[in-house]
Amino acid sequence: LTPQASRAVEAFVGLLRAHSRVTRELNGQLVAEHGLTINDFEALFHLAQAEQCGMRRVDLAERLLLTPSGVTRLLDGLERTGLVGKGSCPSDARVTYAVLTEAGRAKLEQASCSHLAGIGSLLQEHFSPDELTTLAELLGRLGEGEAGAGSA
Amino acid sequence: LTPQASRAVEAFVGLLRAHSRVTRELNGQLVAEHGLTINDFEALFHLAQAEQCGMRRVDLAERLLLTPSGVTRLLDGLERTGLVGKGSCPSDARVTYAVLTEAGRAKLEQASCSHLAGIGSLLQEHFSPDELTTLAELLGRLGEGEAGAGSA
DNA sequence: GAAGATTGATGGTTCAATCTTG
DNA sequence: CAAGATTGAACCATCAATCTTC
Repeated sequence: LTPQASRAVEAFVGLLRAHSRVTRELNGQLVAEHGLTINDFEALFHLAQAEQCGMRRVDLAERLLLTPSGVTRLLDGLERTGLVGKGSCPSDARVTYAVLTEAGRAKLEQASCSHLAGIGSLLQEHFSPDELTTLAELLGRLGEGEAGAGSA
Repeated sequence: LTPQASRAVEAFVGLLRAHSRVTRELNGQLVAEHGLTINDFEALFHLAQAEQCGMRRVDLAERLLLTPSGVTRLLDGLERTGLVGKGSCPSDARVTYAVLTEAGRAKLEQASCSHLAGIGSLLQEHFSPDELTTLAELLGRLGEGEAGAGSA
């Protein structure tokens, strides 16, 4: 077992633990304060950034690293609570758009503040600004490529 | 939104994507080649490192970042396939030990090689040795603390 | 036939409740 | 009553199959 391989394993184990810790913490906050999971939040966020606040479900799947069926089920929940609505595409009857409702936009704005604060405090508690930049850069490199859920 | 906060969000999103990409890839390899999930492998690994190759289930839960019931269910599977057995504690009848069987040890050795290679190639493809060291250190810091599943 | 979307069945994990033992 | 372990219900995600439309 070479030193390099050993470093790789350390990084891998660290990734597992860090992910578990961070997502547990932030998801807990988000659920407790706003009744949203991380994925719920990210879905609202991406929809808000889209033109007309609408996206094809298959594009949303890519952003969220979910399979198409995962998106259908996630949106089922958000539709049931009135945060997202359906729209149809005039030029292609196969696609269903997911569109942010007014309630959804309000919920997003309301949750954004505390969620961003939660992310910030969790990370800034451990890292200096420079370290944070380095970490973001390295993780970004690792996550790129064919990261999609349906890529296999 | 301060630049620091923005870096924190980048790091967070990077963590989510990197974790998804890495675990999908490695889990896929492990399942395809050896019929084990990452958690199966980690469980066998930790048991192999323990005295007598046995551990209390609650201790295993801590290592694996699972709840006690998660461990019970994970071990159910490993017991069904004969890789792990049960042992009792003479001094405390509440505890059940999980012990690695001979088959379990063999399976672990057989899977270790390709799994370590998979981890190595996936990470070394993206990072120089120095970067790998840095990444491992930063992630290690983020994952420490009360990372356990039952800590909430 | 391929693409977007959905559905049924399945696996893995958690939470809350329970059982047993200390 | 606390600790270890398990069980039932629920949740979230996946895969495979299906339906509709291009």
